[in-house]
Amino acid sequence: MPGPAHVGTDQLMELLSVSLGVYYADFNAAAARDKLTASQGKTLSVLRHGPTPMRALAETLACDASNITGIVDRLEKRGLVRREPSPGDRRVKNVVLTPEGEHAIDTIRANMHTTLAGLSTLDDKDRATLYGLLDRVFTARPTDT
Amino acid sequence: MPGPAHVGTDQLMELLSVSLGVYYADFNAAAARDKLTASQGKTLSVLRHGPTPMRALAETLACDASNITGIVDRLEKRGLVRREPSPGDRRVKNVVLTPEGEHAIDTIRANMHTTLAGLSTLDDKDRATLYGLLDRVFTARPTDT
DNA sequence: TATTGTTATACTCTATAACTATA
DNA sequence: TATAGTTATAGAGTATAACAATA
Repeated sequence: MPGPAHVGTDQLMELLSVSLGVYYADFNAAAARDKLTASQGKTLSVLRHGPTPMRALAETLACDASNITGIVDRLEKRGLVRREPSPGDRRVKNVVLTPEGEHAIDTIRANMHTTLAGLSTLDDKDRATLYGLLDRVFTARPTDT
Repeated sequence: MPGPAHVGTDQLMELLSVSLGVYYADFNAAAARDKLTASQGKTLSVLRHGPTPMRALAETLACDASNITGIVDRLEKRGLVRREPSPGDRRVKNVVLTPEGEHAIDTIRANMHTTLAGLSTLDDKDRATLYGLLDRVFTARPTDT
């Protein structure tokens, strides 16, 4: 039942832009509570999936590989991540989340009050619908670059 | 019909994180084609709604007011925006999009190929549903900070 | 030769604090 | 006093180019 009668691509793009702005501000504020920048928080978020080489981090974060060195340096200095040599390829360093790092990203997500409050207005069916739609729009087709 | 049987808040938060990451990377790449940063592109996007005081720009972009000076400086130097005195309050400056600025943000949106391709997989009904859900989650309740 | 991670550089973004001109 | 915009500053993010180690 939700949604207006007709929605053009322009309107949807505009709402996506606003939604991203709200989500990003929420994430940024939650990260800032723990003195983390958005890029640092996003990096921890990616590492939640498991150990990741520097180069793969750069691709997922959509930035140049040279930037990852500094970001991981600062996270490592605070004990939130660790660099480990890759067994298979001695050029590669895998970045691993420490227990403190896991706790940090969990805290950030728990502090995203605006987004969590927004999601709490959805019932089970709506959540499943939104999940399915976002999946189709953004993750169904991997970036073919 | 879309969507899995049951979706928890954690899963939805994770997919939102990934989805908005894809959207942001797409926006950033499209802006970079015109030698614009993400913040500059976002500023043009906000100005699409009409003339906006510097202070209001800072609130919408969720950053400190002092940053807006530099961002608007660079956009103004390129002829994409203009500062205009506010008739009612001589302290206020309204930032206005020039025709070149309008063209720039339109070009950025037209170049967001990944997002546009994803949206093109939705039919009219799905678009309306996604619109309604995003609206409820992110814009129904104004930020009560 | 190609790839991974790093360094050096220049520019942009960002928050904080202090300032000015208005209100 | 309070608010809008600016400036100065320091730290962080960013792309580009060049480099050492490894493949």
